[in-house]
Amino acid sequence: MTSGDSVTALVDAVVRNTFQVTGVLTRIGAENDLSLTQLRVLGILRDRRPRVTELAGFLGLDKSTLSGLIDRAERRGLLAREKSPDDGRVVEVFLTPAGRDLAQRLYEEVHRALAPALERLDPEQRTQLAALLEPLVGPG
Amino acid sequence: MTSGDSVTALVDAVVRNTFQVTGVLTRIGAENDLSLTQLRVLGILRDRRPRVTELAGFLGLDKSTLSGLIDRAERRGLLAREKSPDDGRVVEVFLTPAGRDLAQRLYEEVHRALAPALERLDPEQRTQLAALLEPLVGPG
DNA sequence: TATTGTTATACTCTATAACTATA
DNA sequence: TATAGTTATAGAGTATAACAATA
Repeated sequence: MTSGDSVTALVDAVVRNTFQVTGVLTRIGAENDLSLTQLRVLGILRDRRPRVTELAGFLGLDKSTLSGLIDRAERRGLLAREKSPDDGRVVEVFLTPAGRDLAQRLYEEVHRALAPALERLDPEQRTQLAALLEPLVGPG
Repeated sequence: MTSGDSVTALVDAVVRNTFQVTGVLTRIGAENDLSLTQLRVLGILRDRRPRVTELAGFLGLDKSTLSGLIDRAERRGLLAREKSPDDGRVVEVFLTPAGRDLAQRLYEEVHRALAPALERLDPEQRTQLAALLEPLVGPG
């Protein structure tokens, strides 16, 4: 029960932290006319060139949702589609140079927004926190 | 620079954790026909009876957005409106018994979903993590 | 006049079902 | 037949601007 309570308090803290960070990401997206999902798409494409279905998988969304999402971002010149040479059914998605620039700027903005709070921790605490978050990010 | 890198790694971990947890919350909401925002509304109303503008403030949304959000939840019998006796312009929002039951069930489901990962930490680590998250949740 | 909330409008996000093209 | 992606459709989420009621 004692152990149960410590987990409960921690769940609460994790959820509050999640909404807090989501708020920051949403604000930064909005300032650049991007939804949270579009922000995330740019982040994912920074180091990947997935097919549509893969991208949907990363986001946990239906592939039909991606068609519209990609359409709108493509219309803005942020990303592009290309048919796979190996399989005529497959469409690959990737950042344009403009999209890459924006993704980089957004990344820096997110860093600037979150760093002050994290810098209040001393280096040892930062290492600890990163280590403690790892298992949560890892496998289920 | 060394210190800068440790912050960078931590920002990345925090953002990844945020999307991970958001995924869990979104799934639990969807299984109960609730958007992430509706889920959050139920959570907020568990221990508050805010006016519409206050609720919008908690969520970081425009008050006009809340009109529709409240309409739909009210139509489902999850919450209700009441005019303030003190100020005829003000509308207070609160959970119905059915809404409170659902909110409680959702809270337990979120706990069940997140607890296993957190239970992999020993009690001392849990206390540490909660303490380390606190400054992030706290004031800017 | 200022504030609270709603409505009208427009656009984005999202899923389901039906479709086309390719394998 | 099965898979990849798009389109059609419908509903929810969101903000801006205009509005009504109250202070």
